[in-house]
Amino acid sequence: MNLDGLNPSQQDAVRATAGPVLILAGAGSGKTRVLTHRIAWLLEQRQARPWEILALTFTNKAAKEMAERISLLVGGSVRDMWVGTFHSLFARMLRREAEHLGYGRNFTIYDSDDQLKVVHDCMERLSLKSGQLNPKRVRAAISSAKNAMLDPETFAASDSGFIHERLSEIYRDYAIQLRQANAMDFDDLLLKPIDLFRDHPDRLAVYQDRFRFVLIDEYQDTNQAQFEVARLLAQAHNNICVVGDDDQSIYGWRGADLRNILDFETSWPGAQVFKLEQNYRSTETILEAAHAVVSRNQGRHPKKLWTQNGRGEPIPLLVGEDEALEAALVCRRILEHREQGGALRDVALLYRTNAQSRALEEAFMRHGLRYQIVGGTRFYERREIKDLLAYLRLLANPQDTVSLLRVINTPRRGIGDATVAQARALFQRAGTNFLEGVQRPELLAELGRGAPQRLAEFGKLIRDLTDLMAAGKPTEVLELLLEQTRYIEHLEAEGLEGKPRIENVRELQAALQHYEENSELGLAGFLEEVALVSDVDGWDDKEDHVTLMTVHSAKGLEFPVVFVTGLEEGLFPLAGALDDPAQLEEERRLFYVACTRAMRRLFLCFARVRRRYGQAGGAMPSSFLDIIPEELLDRSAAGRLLGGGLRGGYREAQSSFDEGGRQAGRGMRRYDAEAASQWKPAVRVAPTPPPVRPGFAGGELELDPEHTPPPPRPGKPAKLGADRERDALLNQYSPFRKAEPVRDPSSQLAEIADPSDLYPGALVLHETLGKGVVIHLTGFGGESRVSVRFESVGVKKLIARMAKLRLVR
DNA sequence: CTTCGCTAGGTTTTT
DNA sequence: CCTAGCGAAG
Repeated sequence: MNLDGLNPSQQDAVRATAGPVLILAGAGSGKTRVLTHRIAWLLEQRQARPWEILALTFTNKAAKEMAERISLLVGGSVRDMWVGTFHSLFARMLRREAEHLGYGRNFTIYDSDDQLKVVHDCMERLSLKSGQLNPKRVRAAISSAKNAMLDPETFAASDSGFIHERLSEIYRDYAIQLRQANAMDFDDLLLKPIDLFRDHPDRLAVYQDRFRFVLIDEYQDTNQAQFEVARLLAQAHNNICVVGDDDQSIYGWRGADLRNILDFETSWPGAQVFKLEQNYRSTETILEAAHAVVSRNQGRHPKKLWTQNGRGEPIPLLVGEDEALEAALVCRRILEHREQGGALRDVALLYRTNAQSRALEEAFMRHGLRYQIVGGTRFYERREIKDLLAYLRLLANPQDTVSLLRVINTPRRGIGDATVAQARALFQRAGTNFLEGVQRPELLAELGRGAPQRLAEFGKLIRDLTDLMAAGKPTEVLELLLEQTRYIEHLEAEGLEGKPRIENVRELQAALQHYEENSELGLAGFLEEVALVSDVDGWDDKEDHVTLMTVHSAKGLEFPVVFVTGLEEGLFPLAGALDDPAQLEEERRLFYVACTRAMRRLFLCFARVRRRYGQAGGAMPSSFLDIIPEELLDRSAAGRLLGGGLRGGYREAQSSFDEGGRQAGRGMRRYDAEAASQWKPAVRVAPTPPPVRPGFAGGELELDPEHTPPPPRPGKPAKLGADRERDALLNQYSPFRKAEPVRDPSSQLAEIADPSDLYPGALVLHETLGKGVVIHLTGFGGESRVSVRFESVGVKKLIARMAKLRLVR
């Protein structure tokens, strides 16, 4: 094998195949390269055969990439190798070993939604009102207990007090419920293997024997359970190789334990340590900025990345008056990038919280920029998808109570809570489970009024589906299911909202069909895959669009151009972390991760006013920005600000801090004139027009009458000027102002659009008002309104049915 | 049992 | 601001 493409430390790390190995790999230092070469090397040197290798990652995407790259290196299949996520590989193992644990092979994997329902159920049973104990908190407590490898008994003994006792009760009941439902939650997928190995040393021996080489990616994110299971598996052959970067540990809140990587040498005596400090990704400027912040942390291996990539550009600071203007500034830079021949897929926007995507998204629509949001509500978490999956899960595992309760009255079939409760009690007395009970007419007869018939009908539905499942293909089952439940009609009845849901159902059908054609694992395999997909897995890097995602989701990815947005104190770093040193360290690492995603250009952005829960609140720039050496930043770009300077923003900032009770002393920065003077133009600035570039109709900020928005409603005359300016600023780069119009609408007229065909971002044509872009939709059916930003008259709110809008293709 | 209307809470991050 | 979840009424 040719290792010439690797630098000396990388080569060392590849060749050190025996014994425990820790590879400290900084961001962009070629970590995956080393890992894949190492595996290829093991194979080629005949030190390992494919099935003796276990390679664990955190995301499917990382696993897939690793498998592909190994396959390229060794020029063959990696089928026998276990390369995958902790969760999926252990799920696979647990299915094989299910009997030893008293589970059925067909166990269901409960996601956090399902967990919550079980918690709810438990709390009801124990008559603990959710008023005093919040189910989400309870779920979190159970999860962290599991992450710390505490079973219900150990957990109960670990502390005292009223709350803890209640939590222990719920945890105990929760565990029982899951077992009865033949279900495991995410945490169980890591914990149950430990139980298995502890109670069945012979099973442990089988896997120890098989996996002579254990490799773990992103080791800094492992929790105690993962540490333990890796220890058990690798202890026989002592060949464990972990790769990670303590500076990129950002999952502490989920139980990741930084000590795993910091103490590796103690846990695995004789470990060899390799440090990869040459960065191949970013410019010096970017690395230094990132380093400036993360190096403030106490708990880290001292190290500093270096690169031969050169200084690069300074980091522009973009300052928006509010989040919409922040977004507009970002869009402007992206349009510039595109004009210079750059692709949209080069660009990523990163933010701390998913909620921030909204303002960005609106700006992207306004500017006609294609984008993809990673994360947020996931496909498989949409209501309609969960409904249908619940049916399928119930078929795969008839004991799955959560799914049963979800589907029994979905769509409505007249089986309400009362009936369900009665039936449950009845079946319990009769010693039969729900699905069996429903098939026994003589039992049902005991229930009042129409209930027996409705329940029996439901029983028949499940029976028919089960029969078909035994005989036919999953897609056929889904089809029958849709038909019998009249599910599509049910969605149609929802009107406007139902449309995209129907599309989602079609997408689910397509996904299932695709799976069916490419896998032999059938419905069970599909359900498992679906349960374990993550946000990033759905990320599509082929299409040409800007990527929007949280910093967490961005870990492991890289982009030529990166915008880190929302750099405000209290948002990034998040308010809750300000008074906790450990959490603040994690925020710094998060910032480090964010910056080091950038290859060529990094932009740091913040807004002076940010609306949260619809309420405007002032914000101070993130303290991270103060730490970055001045010479790395380019402040000249900061403010093409809307006039008014300090007006509003900072004053509101001050008052909102005071009201929120987050005074100085708890770590929140307060307004002070000196700090503020760094960021504003001190006097009201006549908005500085950005340089006029070809391709734009010039004079961006002049409010020529043609582009003036409609006069605002009377009542707030004082704001008029500002609103017009603001509007102009927001729209100055909109596609309609380009010298070359996007398209000539007259030649591409569509039919008058059905209101339900409209969507935000759609280009439309109105008979008299001309071209516009749909901004927003509200309401249902005949009442639905549509906001359209017209080229000629600005934003108009129209009644969708009356507007006679045509879609411009 | 369903539907409507109100309120409270939510925005950290996810396999 | 928006939504989900709950209570009251039909």
